[in-house]
Amino acid sequence: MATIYDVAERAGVSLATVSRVMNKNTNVGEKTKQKVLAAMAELDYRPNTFAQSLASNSSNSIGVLVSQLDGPYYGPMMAEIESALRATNKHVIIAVGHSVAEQEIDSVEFLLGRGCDALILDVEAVSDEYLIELSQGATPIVLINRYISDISDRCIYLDNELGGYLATRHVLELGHRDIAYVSGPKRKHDAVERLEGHKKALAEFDVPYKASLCVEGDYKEDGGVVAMEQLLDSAQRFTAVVCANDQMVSGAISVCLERGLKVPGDLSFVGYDNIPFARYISPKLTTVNNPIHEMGKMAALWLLKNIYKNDQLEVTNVFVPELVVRGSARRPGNK
Amino acid sequence: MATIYDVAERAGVSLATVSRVMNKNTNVGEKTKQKVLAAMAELDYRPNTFAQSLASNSSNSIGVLVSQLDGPYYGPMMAEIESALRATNKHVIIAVGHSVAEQEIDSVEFLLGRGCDALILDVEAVSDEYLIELSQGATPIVLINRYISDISDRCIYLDNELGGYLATRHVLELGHRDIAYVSGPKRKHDAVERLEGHKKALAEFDVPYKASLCVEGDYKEDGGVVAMEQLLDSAQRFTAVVCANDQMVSGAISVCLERGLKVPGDLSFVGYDNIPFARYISPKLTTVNNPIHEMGKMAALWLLKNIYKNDQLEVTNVFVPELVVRGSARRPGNK
DNA sequence: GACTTATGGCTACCATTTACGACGTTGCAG
DNA sequence: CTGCAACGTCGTAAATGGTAGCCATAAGTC
Repeated sequence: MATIYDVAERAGVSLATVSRVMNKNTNVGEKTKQKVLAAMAELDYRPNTFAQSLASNSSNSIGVLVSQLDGPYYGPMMAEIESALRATNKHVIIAVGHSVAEQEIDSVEFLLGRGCDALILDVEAVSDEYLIELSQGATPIVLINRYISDISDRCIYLDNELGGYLATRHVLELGHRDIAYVSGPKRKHDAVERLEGHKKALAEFDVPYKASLCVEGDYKEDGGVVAMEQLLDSAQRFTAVVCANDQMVSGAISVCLERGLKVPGDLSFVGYDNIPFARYISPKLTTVNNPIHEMGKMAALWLLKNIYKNDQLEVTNVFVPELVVRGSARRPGNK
Repeated sequence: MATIYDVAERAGVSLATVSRVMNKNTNVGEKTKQKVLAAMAELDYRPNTFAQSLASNSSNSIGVLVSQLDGPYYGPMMAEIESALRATNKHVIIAVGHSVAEQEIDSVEFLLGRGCDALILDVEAVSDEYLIELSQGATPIVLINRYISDISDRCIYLDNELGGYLATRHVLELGHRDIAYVSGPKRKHDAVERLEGHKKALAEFDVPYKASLCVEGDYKEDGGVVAMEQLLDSAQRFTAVVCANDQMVSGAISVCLERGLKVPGDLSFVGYDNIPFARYISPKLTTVNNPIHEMGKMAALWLLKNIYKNDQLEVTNVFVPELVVRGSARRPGNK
């Protein structure tokens, strides 16, 4: 592999000049620049990234820590991050935290140890304090899906409470009054925020919140199954179910269909996230759109702007969810 | 940040000894070893990865190139790769090829330029020749989802033809004789292999293959929608539809339901891949299991074994698909 | 006393970046 | 017209933080 020395020799210049040609084009004469470029091409020279990183103390790599890689949620986000970053020749190192504090911290250390220039974090278990302290370290971080007021400018997040509100308001407006709610795990921030929105909507319509109609799921399909069985077996009256994400809705609906209940004839459903499958399951899901891929892209842009000093980039921190009305919810008693 | 020199000084030993402690534990006394370890802990010393990479010319990083990041398919694979590799302190750099030859090659170059120790590739557009040549380069590669006889030991793949065969045989055994097939894009290897299996099953049951009953989709939900509409509008008779993947099944079923057709009453469906959602959509999908996550894990193990010389690891190259019978296919005429 | 084991001390090497300084040219003021 | 400062252009050499190999030395073992 050709080194910068070879290029310098071939071009008849010093290695510093070659380096200058590669980096900032400042102060290098046009003629020599062409000579150097020609020499690089002839030798098929590629700078050694290791040496570059060592000397410049920057790796052009971004660590991305997500909670999980499978599931319909993080793929689109990762895809956006990758493409935005790659376009500027940065690369992405991934790690998974599994929503467990210890593993999240471990992953952060891992990424830091790898010399990432910055971190994009989607973490749930770790404390606000930890993140605040981390943000004061040498390596910049940006948070996806989480809002911490002390470092709000580094947070890219969705207004989850509004989303929860919109979902429940929709069924209220359709006329439902007995509404069950399948929450995400209460230890997750977005789960409690969505639930808050739900309560807010109920209050607005003067419908009392009943704890017995709210069951905690795990954000997975199985969680929806279990929650729905529990709800149905409790023999409580309800005509609509709002779920904190689409995966749980699909699990819940599958239980209903198995028991011969019609959806949305007997029971209306509203989901959350608008995952790709939401429009292909039957009935098509009425849900709240979660622009997770845009948030991923925005996180990448934030970095480009703040770390690599690429200005003229507009960054939005907070995203607003929107209701997507499809076929899984309708008026009560309308069979 | 503390350097190896600081550690040596603090521990009162030489730099060489520190290096010995970190790498191979050869010939270093227990007492001094403890001193060094203590000094490292006190100084919170972490070896500078850039310098390590430069000096050793190995980065402990693996490049993973997939076709896409969204969709239900690659997430589980990536998850397995990440966890297997991380357990041994390697890290994963991702890139996306989008099934376009130019982008795939570009991504390979990108990964190579990043100094990856090895590459895991899931590529579709690039030629066999390119991959064979690549495999002879300095950086080892392993292929997922593709079989090339010249480099078969570096291929981790599924017997797609068998899978296609199993899917179609299932509906044949149920009594169907008029069977439509929604293929994946013909430019993809697995798509043509699956179709081959389909034809083989037909032949075995003496059912002639009709090209008019076979339409090409794009492996996405929308492709299933379009294909199904085309099939239905063609006014041909068929009682079962075999789709080359689950995403297209879900699109196809949604069309049927919209048109008032009962599934599986009027039309039976069999899918392929057994994506997580397959069991939660209604009806639950009968499909062919594709152990993609195991294949990801196996690719990682292959690397550990072959690159990092971690022996005593068993590697399987070819995986066999299995039929998963659920509720989307039943006897014809059984309403 | 020969042999082994543990350790230190050097040095070469890896491929860059970057601070510093040298050199020649230019423009402007005296 | 000349002297000098400023500037653009380039080279030199010192970091950067490790790895790895060699040889010397010391201590312990049979």
